[in-house]
Amino acid sequence: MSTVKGARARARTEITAAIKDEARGQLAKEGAAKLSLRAVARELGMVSSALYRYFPSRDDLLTALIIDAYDSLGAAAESAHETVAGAEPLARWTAVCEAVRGWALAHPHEYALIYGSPVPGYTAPLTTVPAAARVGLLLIGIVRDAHEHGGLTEPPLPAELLGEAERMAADFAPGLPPEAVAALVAAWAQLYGLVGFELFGQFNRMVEDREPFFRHAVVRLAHGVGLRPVPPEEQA
Amino acid sequence: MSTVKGARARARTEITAAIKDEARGQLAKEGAAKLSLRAVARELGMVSSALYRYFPSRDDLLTALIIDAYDSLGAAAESAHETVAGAEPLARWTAVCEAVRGWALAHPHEYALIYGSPVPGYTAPLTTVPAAARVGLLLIGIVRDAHEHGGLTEPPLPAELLGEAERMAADFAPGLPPEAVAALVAAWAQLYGLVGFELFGQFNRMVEDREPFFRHAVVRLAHGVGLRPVPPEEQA
DNA sequence: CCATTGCAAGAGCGGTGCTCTCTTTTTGGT
DNA sequence: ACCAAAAAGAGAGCACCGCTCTTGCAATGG
Repeated sequence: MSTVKGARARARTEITAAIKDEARGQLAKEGAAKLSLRAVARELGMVSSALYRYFPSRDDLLTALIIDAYDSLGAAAESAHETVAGAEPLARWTAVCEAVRGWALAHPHEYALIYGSPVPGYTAPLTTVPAAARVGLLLIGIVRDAHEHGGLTEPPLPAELLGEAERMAADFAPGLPPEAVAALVAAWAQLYGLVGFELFGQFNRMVEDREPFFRHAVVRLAHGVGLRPVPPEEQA
Repeated sequence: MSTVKGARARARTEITAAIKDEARGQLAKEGAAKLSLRAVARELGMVSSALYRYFPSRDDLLTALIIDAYDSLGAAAESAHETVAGAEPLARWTAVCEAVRGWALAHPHEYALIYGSPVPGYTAPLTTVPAAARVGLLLIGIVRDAHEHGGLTEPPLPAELLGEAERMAADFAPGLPPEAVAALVAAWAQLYGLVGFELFGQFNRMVEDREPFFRHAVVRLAHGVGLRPVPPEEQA
C-alpha cells in the first residue's frame, strides 16, 4: 500500500501533512473561523492558489481537520481505556469520560470544531462517521462487558420508547438490553453537555472546583446507565 | 424613560431595531459566521459605513443579538412555566426543559450563537449575564419549591464536593440543600448536551423518535436532581 | 438664526475564498 | 531516450469582507 512511491507522491503526502499541521496550529491559536487558507499558504512559503492543489476548498481542509480531531480524541479515549483495561466497568467508564474532558481542555478549538456548533453552512460528510464513533463504541463496549458479567442494572424505560431503543440496540449495540442503550445514548449526550459547559465558559463564576465536579457527575451518569457502583467478584 | 423624544431619537431606535431584525434574519438564514454588516446595510438600503453609527463593530451587533437570544429563550421558558404554574415540580421541570428544546429547534442558529462554541476570538461581555441566567433561575425556583414542600430527595454528594456545593448554594441558590444545587448545575449542563446533540446532528442516524426520547431523558434528569416522580398531596 | 451635532455617503485599505491562465517540472509509455 | 501528458507552482484578478476617514447635508437647540 504505502510502498516507496515516486518522489512526487512522497512530496505530495508530505506537503499535505504540512498544510494540515500549519492549519491545525492556526486553528489552535485563533479558532476555526479565523483559519485562513492564505495565511496557511503564506506561512508555508507558497502562494495561496497552490494550496488548492491539495484541498479543493477551505471546507475540505476543515473536514480533514475534523476527522483528525475525532481520531485524536478517539485515540486519547482508547489509550486511557487501555490503561485500566482490567478494572471494573465503572472505573473504565470514568477513565474514558475523564480522557474526553482532558482532551477537550487540551484542544479546545478542535473540540469546538467537532462538538460545538457546526461551522455554519457546513455539514459534515459521511466520511467523518467512523472516526466520530470511536468514543461511543468504547462506552458501548464497557456497558456490554458489564452486562455480560452481570454488572448491569437495566434502567427504567417507558413503553413508548421501547421500539426505538430496540432499533438502536440492533443498529449499533447488539447484545445490549434496549433500556441500557437508550440510557447510554442520553448519557453520551449529557457527557458532552458537561464538557461543553466547562469548555465554553458557562461554568465561569459558578463551578470552581471543576475536576471533582466532573468526576462525580460522570459517576452518576454511569449509575444512570445501570453500571453498579461496586460490581461483584463473580465475574469469570 | 421612553417618552415622546425627538424625531431624531425616535428614528435612531427604529433604525437600530431594523438593523437587529435584518441581522437576526441573516443569522437565521446563514449562521453567525456569515452575518455580514455590508449585507445587512445593503438590505436596509443604506451604505455600510452608516451602520457603524449604530453598532461600533460586527462583534457589538453580535453581542446585541446574543442578549436578545438569551432573553427570547428565557421568555419562552418562563411563559411555558407559567402555563403549568400550579402543577407539581416535576411537570414544571419538564415543561421548562421542553420549552428550551422547542426554542432551540425553532431558532437553531441563535441557539448555536449562545450555547454552541463561542464565536472564536470573541468573549461575551458581562452584559449578557442577567439575560443568560433566566432559565437557570427558573429551574432553581422549581427545585426550591419542591424542597420547601417536601418534594425533594437530596441526591448523594461526595464529601470532597460539599464545600464547593455550599458555596454555589450561597452564591445563587440560597435556601437549597448543597446536594441539590450541585446536582442541579450538572443537570443543567446535561440538558444542553441533549439539546445540542439533537440540534447539531449528533443524533442523526441514531435517535429517530427524538421528542419522547428527550422527554424521558429530562424526567430522569429531574430524578437525578431529587424531584420525586409523584409528589405527595401534603403540600400546604 | 446659526453654530453644533448627528448622520449618510463615498472612497479606500488590507484582508478573505476562489478561479483562471501561464509556465515549469515530473512522470510514464513508446 | 524522447516526448506527450499530467501535476504542480506562480501570479493576476474577481467579488466579497470589516473597518476607517473625509466630506456634505440636515436636524437640533441655545
